[in-house]
Amino acid sequence: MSDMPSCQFESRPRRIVIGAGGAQTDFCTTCSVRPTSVCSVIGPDDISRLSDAAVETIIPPGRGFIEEGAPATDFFNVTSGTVKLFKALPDGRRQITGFASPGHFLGLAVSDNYAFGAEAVDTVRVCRFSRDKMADLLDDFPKLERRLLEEASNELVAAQNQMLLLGRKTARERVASFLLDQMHASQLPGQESSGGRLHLPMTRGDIADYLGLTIETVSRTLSWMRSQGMIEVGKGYAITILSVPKLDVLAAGNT
Amino acid sequence: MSDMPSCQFESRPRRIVIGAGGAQTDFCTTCSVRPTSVCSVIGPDDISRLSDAAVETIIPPGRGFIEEGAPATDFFNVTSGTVKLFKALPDGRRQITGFASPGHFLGLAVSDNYAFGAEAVDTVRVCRFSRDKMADLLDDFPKLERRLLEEASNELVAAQNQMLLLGRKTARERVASFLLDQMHASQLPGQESSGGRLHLPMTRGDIADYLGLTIETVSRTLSWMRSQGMIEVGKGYAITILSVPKLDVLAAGNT
DNA sequence: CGCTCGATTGATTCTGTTCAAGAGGTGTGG
DNA sequence: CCACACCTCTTGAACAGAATCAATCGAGCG
Repeated sequence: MSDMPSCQFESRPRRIVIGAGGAQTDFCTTCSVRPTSVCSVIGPDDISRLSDAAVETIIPPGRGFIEEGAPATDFFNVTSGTVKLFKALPDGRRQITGFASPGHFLGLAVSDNYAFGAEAVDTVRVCRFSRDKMADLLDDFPKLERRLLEEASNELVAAQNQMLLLGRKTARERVASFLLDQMHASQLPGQESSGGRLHLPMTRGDIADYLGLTIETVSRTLSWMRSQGMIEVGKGYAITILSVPKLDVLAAGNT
Repeated sequence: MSDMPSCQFESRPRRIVIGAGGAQTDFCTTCSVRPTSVCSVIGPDDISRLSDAAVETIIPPGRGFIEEGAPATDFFNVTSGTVKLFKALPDGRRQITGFASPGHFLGLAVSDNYAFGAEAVDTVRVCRFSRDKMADLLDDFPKLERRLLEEASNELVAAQNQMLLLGRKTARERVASFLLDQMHASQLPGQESSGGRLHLPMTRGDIADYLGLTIETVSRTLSWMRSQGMIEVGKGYAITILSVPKLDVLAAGNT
């Protein structure tokens, strides 16, 4: 790992060639998240434009790479791992506003400064775009704008759901909603149907900060759900959902 | 008013002439919120396109005009009054996700169905655009897309702030944040500096549903703030902020 | 005048937090 | 290989903040 100061991360230009015999100059061509990300609107002919603008960056677990309030110099596209986005109060209280998984685009903001912080949950790989390069891409590819609007709208819907959760749901309802959301998210791309088995990359503390609860309440609630036969809590970060219907009833507010 | 069934509202085509001598065909030309709304990106030459697409609608206080889950047939631009946007749980618990004031655009969503409900707080006037007409405008005016993205980004920032409020702030901090937000909102356009005097159009119940509290807690907190010399609670919906610094300290989390 | 509705205030309850202790797992170094 | 520190998670007991239940008050209105 590099020995750069403070809040740093490894990065390498996007065009780097892997392997000896590879004549591969465009990472984007083989990018696994391209089909589901905003990048998909840029066609095969123009893909080099994308590769030129992007810098692949690897971020180790726990490392922050967007600081709330700092100048917004870059945009990011998550290609692997999970990122937590958060806002904090001066005294340290923290609210995680969302988890970004592969394919998610980070940095939507009009302001010159980031409105939120971002930190890697596990090992994360992102494509980094400078503000300038991003502006060029937006000028040259109108479809990109529409796609970003779509992305923003989706996040807005998610944010509204989260506001309902934080403002009006009980602890049990929150945890149930969270587990179901995670299950649905894990079933999105070409992922195998996991039979209710989840691998949550984040800690109890992260879940608590996401749900507006404390670590203890999350732990207690999970234990209660286990006692009700709704879930199975495995070692590490594994949770198995045994009864989706029971969780559904809970999440909808029928305590 | 038309005699349409169920959840309806008065509406009239945008081009209607007011007054006898008026040769005015483009409402949009004289629209007071055009400069600050998404419509501003459509230049004077094309303004008739806008007027043709828009239908002005007047909505009486308390009437809903967007039903959560209903087919998303229209987009709206608020021209006067205040709209509350909300989501609800099956048992009636409700979370107001935002208040839309003049200039705000409603309907950003990718889905075919509205993700939230909307209801007039006071008498509201909106410009209604059908989905089709809106799509045409988006195709013909690329700038509109960028402007909507900007709008969506702003709402996203507001949503993240609200998540922090709902997830991590105490009742006092929530109410303080709310009052300061309302004050800033009232100082935005060409509005006269009100000397801290606010006219909140919404009821205590609306404020409670917005802040994730109960009516009683909102009332008690306002009374407490009054006892601390922070605010003055007038009749009806008037509140005067006596000490912005005190509220700032509260809102930031230094209880 | 009596009705309803919204707001305020009080008394009590309860959900989730805080404080505290212990269990289980992991990595380090002797 | 084991002792130790460290971390996360779990569980228990006491506490606190907001919700709930309830009564009163005032304004608007038929």
